[in-house]
Parts: sequence; C-alpha cells; structure tokens
Amino acid sequence: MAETLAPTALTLKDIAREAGVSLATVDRVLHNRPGVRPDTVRRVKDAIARNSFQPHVAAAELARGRARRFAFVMPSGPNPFMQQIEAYLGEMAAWLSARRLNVEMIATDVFEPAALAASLEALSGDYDGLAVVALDHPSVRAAINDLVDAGTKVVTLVSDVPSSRRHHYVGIDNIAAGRTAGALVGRLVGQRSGKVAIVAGSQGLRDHAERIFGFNQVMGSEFPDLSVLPVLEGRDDDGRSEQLLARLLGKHPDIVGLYNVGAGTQGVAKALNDKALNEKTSGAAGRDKQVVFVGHDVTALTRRLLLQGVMDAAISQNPGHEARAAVRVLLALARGEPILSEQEKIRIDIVMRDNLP
Amino acid sequence: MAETLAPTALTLKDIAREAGVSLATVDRVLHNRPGVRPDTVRRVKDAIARNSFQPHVAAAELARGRARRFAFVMPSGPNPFMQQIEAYLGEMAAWLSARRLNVEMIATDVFEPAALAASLEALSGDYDGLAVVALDHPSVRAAINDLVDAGTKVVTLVSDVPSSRRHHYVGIDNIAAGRTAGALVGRLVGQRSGKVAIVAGSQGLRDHAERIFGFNQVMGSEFPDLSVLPVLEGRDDDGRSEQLLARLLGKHPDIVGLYNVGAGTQGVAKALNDKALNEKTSGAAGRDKQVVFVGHDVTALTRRLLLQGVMDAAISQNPGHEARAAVRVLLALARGEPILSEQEKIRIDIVMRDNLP
DNA sequence: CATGAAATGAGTTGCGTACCTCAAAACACC
DNA sequence: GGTGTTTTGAGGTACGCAACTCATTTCATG
Repeated sequence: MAETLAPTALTLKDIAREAGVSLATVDRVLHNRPGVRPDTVRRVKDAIARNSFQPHVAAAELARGRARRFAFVMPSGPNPFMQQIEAYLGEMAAWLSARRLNVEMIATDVFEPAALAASLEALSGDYDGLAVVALDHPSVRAAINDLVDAGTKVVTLVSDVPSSRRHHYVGIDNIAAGRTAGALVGRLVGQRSGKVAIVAGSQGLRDHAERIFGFNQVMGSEFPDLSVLPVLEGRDDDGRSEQLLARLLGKHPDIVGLYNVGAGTQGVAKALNDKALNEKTSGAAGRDKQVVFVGHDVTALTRRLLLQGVMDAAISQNPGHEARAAVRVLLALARGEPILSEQEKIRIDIVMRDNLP
Repeated sequence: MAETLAPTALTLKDIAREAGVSLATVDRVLHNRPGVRPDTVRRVKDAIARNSFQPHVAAAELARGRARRFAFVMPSGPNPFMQQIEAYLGEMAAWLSARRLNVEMIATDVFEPAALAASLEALSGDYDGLAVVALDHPSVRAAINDLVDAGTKVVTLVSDVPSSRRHHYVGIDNIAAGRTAGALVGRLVGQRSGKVAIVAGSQGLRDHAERIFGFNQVMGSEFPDLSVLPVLEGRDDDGRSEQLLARLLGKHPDIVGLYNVGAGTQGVAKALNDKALNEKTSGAAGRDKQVVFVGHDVTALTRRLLLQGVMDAAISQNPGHEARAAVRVLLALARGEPILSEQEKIRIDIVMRDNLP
C-alpha cells in the first residue's frame, strides 16, 4: 500500500566501508580525481551502484563553499521576449539567493557571429555556466566548444546550435511549431478556400526558416484548397510588416489565413484591422469573412488581440519556463546531477482566448 | 551591462551583529520560537530585510538532519492518470533521494467521503506533507483542516477543496478548460451548423460539472448555430459510453461536434468510427462530414486517436508537471520558502496532432 | 529592594560533504 | 635490493545552520 520511493540514508562513510577503502579514495573516485587504480575505481563505483547511493546535495553544496556564477547571454536592444526572461529571473531572486547562485544578464549583438563569438570567448573562466541565445555559425560553434572544453556548462536558449557540443538545448522544436501553426490555420479556416500569407522576420534566421518549413509542410499535404503566398520579410518591424501586408491584402482579396512567424505583430494587426474596416463600410463582414490570424508568443499585445478576436491563436513557448529550465539545467550540470528531461522540455503551447495563461 | 541578481553571501552571524543580538536570538526569531521581546523581533527582522538575507537552504537542510516524508493520497483502482503520476515520481527518484525526501503513494477510496476523511485523519503526524486527490465534502474539508492545524502541509491535487485551509491547489481551472473545449469544438466545426453532444463521467463530479459549465457558456454565447444536446453520463466506462453515444448518433444525424469530458474514450471513439464506416458505405464522407471530437488528457489512446485524425484536440493538464509541482510546493512549504506561483501553475494545454508532446 | 519570570547571551554539537596535507604502503623497474 | 613513482590511508578543517543547554541579564511586580 505505502511504497517508499526513495529510502536512501547512506553516507560516503558507508560506501567507503562497503568498498573496503578509505573516505579519501571514495572522494577521489566521486570527483574523477587522479591517483586511483582502475580496479579500485570499479570497486568503489560498484558499491555506489549497489546501494544506489546519492550524495546529499545539501551537504555537497555547503561543503564546496563558493557560490556558482551563471550568465544569460542575450540580444541587446529592446526585445520583449528577452525582457520577459529577465523579469522571470527577477521573480526567482529569493530562490537563487537561497542557493547561493549568481545569475547575470549579458547583452550582446547576437546577430553578428563574430561579435557573439568574441563575447563568448571573453567570458571563458568567469562563469560556471552560460545560457546563450545563439545563432548557428561556425565561429559561434567554435566559441561554444572552447567554453565546454574549459569546463563551463553551456546551454543554448530559444535558438539551438546543434552542431556544437553544448550540453543542452532549452527551447522548442521550431519545425513542429510551424506545423502546429499550419494545422491551426487550416482547421480554423474551415471549408473556405483561398490564399494564405506568411509574414516572417527574415528567412535567414534559423528558427523562422524552420517554422516556415513546417508550416508549408502541413499546408501542402493537408490543405490543398489553400495556396500559400510568398513569404513577406518584415524584419520584425511593425511599420514594414504593416506596409508589406497591406499591399498583399489589397492585391489578393481572397486571403483567408495569415501566419505571423516572428515579431512585428502590431503592424500585422493594423493591416488586418484596416482591411476589416474597409469591408465593413463596403458591406461584407462577419466571422466568415475574417482572416484567420495565427502568430507566436503571448505578450501584452498578443493577449489583447486574442481577447479582441483579431488573433485566433498564438503558438507560445512559455519564457518563464525557459528561464527557469535554463537555470535548473545549468545547476544540475554543475552539480553533476541527472537532468529531468521531461521537466525541462519546452512544450509548444497553443494559446487561444479561453486558455490564456 | 552585467547586472547581478542575487549577490547575497551573508550568514546568520552577520545578521546577529547587524541587529546587535546573539546568534541564538536570531535563530529564535527565524523559527518563531518564544522568548523574544516584540521590539527585538522587529530589530532582527529589520536587519534581515535590510540585507535581503536568505538562509542558505543547503546549510539548513543539512543541519536539520531528519529526512522529510511526503505522501500522495490517490484513488485506488486502475486509473491511468494516477499511474502516470506514480511513474513520474519514479523518474524523480534520484532527485528525491539526493534531497533526502521520502515520497509514498497511498491508495484510498477517494469517492467515499467518509473513507477518505478517515484515511486522512489516520495519517496525522506521520508526514510532513500530503498531496491529496480529494472531493469537496464537509468531512473531507474537516480532515484537511485538522491536518493543517497539526502542522502538516497539505496540497490538493487535480481536484480542489477550496473551502478547506489547504495550503495550495495543484491543478487546472476546470471551467476554463471547458470553455477552451467549447471554443475548439465551435471553431473547428467551422461554418456548419448542427448539434453537439457531451459525454461525461458523471455530472456529480466537481471537475466534470465545471467543465460542462464552461463548455456550455461558450457554446451559448458564441456559437448560436450549434445546439448542445443533454449530457450523456458514461460513468467513465467504455462500454456504456459507446452504447449511449451510438444511440444518440443514430437519433441525431446532424451531430457535428462532440466533447468527451472524462474517460471512456475508447468507447466514444468506437461509436464515432462505426458511424463513419456506415456513412462511407452509404456514400457520404470527407472531412466536412466528420464529427469534431475534443477530449481530455494525453494517454497512449488519445495520442493514437489524434494521430489517426479521429480526435481533433485534447485538453491536457500534464500529469508530470502536476506530480513535480506537488512535490516542489510541499518542499517549499516545509522549508518556509516562497512558492514560485508562475512555475507551479498548471496550464491548460491544447494538444493537437502536431504539438503532441 | 527582593523575587521570580522572561529575555538574552554564549557556547556546543552535529549534519555530510569538499578539499587539503602528510605519511605510509604498494608497486614497477633496473 | 634499491630507487623512484603511484596509490592509498588517516586525519583535519571548514561550510552555515538547527537545536540544544545553561548561565546571565533585564524586567515587572509586590
């Protein structure tokens, strides 16, 4: 009836006795320090495994004395997503402080490979762990690998560098996110047929390109009645996005769906609203005529648009979860603890009006 | 550029010096022990606040010595949701063990108020914290309040007892979940009009009743073209659900949407499949004729149904997150740490084929 | 001012680990 | 058998706090 899941109460001393060695030797094995014969190592590890011994994290943490230093390397400039990350770290302040963790924010030009690589190289040795919003480029990859070799724990955030030897990626699968957006647009458009527009920041950004890829995949295979128009590159800028989209909406009156891949949401919404206003004065209206609008991320703006019904769904990747997951993963890596992969996995949230967080 | 979020490195000794008292007094204040004059208490608390001092959790944990005991009180009988909770706790075994946390599972008849209340009363004093899947009933409420008064930390799981003095609720807002289901059915049905069916376990269950309430709310206010049929009570049983639904589908050929509130999914899917087969042989087919099917929870079964396209969306409440959140909340409560409410909040996940976790 | 109660100080011990030093033992090699 | 090297043992200190004891001071009250 009452099954105990974690009964351990052994200490290093018990393991030492079990293995027939001294405490010092167990310590050497536990921390991969040199000066222990291979078969002695095995004896100790066996004893540890046999008793499924877990070092007491509190004791380990206390004994090491020094605080740990982590840093988030993020894009400079006003970026709502990054501001949210910072805000969530602020909410964790007491939690961090109670564990003697120092977390800093470092702003850098993430979109300039050379600058980013240089920034990263400069941090070597200063931190126990880094969470990096990086772009996938050979020089960045090299910088990350150097950090890893120097013993720094490295986690990529939001945008991965899979070719590097980073320890972990905290973020979503962007192809799946694009597929999800495609399925939503297709299903919410319903029986209507027509054209679908895509507004992205730039197709050069890895995450945007992947989302578009996934989106087109679904549209092509499952919604043959909908034809996807060429991607508009709004550069995540409101003005530019609005202008491009307004022109497109004018040219194609039969646009029934819209996927906004990145930022520039304000401009996209403006263009859509203007179109809706025009149609209202000219007679046509109603939900049947409205353009299905799917975008990314829950911000103050997208929240408002969802509530107003302008936007139909937002694909979200919970920045709070990402911030906390990055810290937890770095901490687990630094301590040599296993990572709870299920916990740290970032899910693709579909947010509609009624499940707004 | 590099803003430090958590610089603390003070100790109790520093606080004692700051406040002009001894270590013992600080300790008394920190643990609400008697024997300190009110103004002395204030002086100490001021010093703590002024330096935003946080006791080192590792040191505190180490010093207290005793391991903590938590228990999950859950329904007996074969219940996939509860089995998942148990599985996720198993995945945390190393994490728990490293923190000297003992977590047990206690099965009880959750649907019998008297039995549940008696079980809870019997646990008093044995555990530092309890996570309880409870139903809202006066005797259960009283039992929970007694536990709280005795110093046990109590968290309700999945199903809340808001009238009790439980410390925290780990679960979703079921009315919002119902609303979300309603919005999904309505939007996915598209331009078609017709009838919508609801299959629930029982309207007597608080969570099911709340979901139905939210569902009807949205249907009534936003989808006037859809009329909701009376709720079928399938008692979470496959056979019964299938039988009831098959009869209903036969009687109303114009059913375009279906909301399955609880379990019995296998039966519901069977009834829908049979209907689809009939229509295929008789000519009509295609997505336009299919019944939109929205249900709850991601299990092996619903996952398969989503992939096959039989089911259109599942409202999910991530049992892994719930299990981990319950443990974290109990631990934070026991330690007197603040709870990261943003982190522990259970979100209403919309799961469709392309964002299956 | 005497008395007893309340408030406070001073000190100790122990939690389980990290990290260090120094000496002793085992071993390899010529 | 002697040399030098590697491996191991023994022991200590420190980390920051909880929890306790016991002595001392402060205070209110008669």
